[in-house]
Amino acid sequence: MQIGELAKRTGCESETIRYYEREGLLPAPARSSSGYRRYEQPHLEQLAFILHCRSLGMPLADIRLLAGFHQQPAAEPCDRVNALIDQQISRVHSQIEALQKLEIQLQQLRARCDSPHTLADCGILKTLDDAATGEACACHDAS
Amino acid sequence: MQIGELAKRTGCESETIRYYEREGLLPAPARSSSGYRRYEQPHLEQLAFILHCRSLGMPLADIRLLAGFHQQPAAEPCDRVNALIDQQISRVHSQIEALQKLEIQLQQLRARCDSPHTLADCGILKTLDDAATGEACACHDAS
DNA sequence: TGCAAACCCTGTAGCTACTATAAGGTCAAG
DNA sequence: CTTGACCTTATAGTAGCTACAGGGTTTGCA
Repeated sequence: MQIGELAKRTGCESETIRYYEREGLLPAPARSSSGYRRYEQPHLEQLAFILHCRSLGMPLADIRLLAGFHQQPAAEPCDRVNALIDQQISRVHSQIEALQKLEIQLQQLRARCDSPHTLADCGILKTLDDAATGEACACHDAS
Repeated sequence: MQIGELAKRTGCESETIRYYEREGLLPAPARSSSGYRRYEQPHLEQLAFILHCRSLGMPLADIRLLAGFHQQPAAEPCDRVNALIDQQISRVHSQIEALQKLEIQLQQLRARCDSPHTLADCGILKTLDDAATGEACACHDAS
């Protein structure tokens, strides 16, 4: 199949497929006489593997490693696979924690301006300005 | 003060300060005879304002807008300020939700390989492979 | 046969918010 | 007078694409 059909079947844009090839995540496929890429079933599976990992937020470098484990002797222990997943879990977990703190801070800032004001009276701008002059701010000090 | 001292006082690297100037977030300061940037108190406050907004995860484009409200007539209503904060809250909120789903999926994937295995037996790799061939996967179908 | 639409190709630049480097100028202390 | 710490600009790199520009190919239709 051509790149466009692979794209349609996987829901991944052609340009992204070419990008994965450049990045060494997808093997370069055979070419037609006019230079068009010709993909077979294994390419589709490899791409689906990549997209599935991406949907789990894995970085491309990790996916490259994961994909590499297929080429290794099957008797090798899989602890490095587990380590990659564990890393990803802890990355995601700490992002969640950081964002939750952020949300609280933003809510506190937002509460400074609950009714319509002018710019001069806006509690939000005032709070941001106060923070800029070194004073305590609702968003960061209330924690 | 020179850029290095501004950097030290704000905890922001000199290169980042120059970057903010290029991006139009900080006004270009006066220069010494040898071309060194000379900052005054207002620059410090403006930079602190920017950094405070950044610590709330606001994109630079929004901070540019927020900073612009200082130059506008103080009698203007502040609803656009509120809108920016609300946008940021909803961005952060949906990021949290997406990451929480992700974490669940990753935990489910991780549970596929709880004891030491070989690559051939690794439930994680197997699950990822199954997904690539179109089968149901523990991480995405269990939701 | 001619032409247009829908494909495909490569190469390059853009996005966010920095960070890092190279290659050089300036300034104060010893 | 030299050393080291500062400063300057310009450029390239980071992640993971996305969006061109400028061309070639293929297919279908009149």
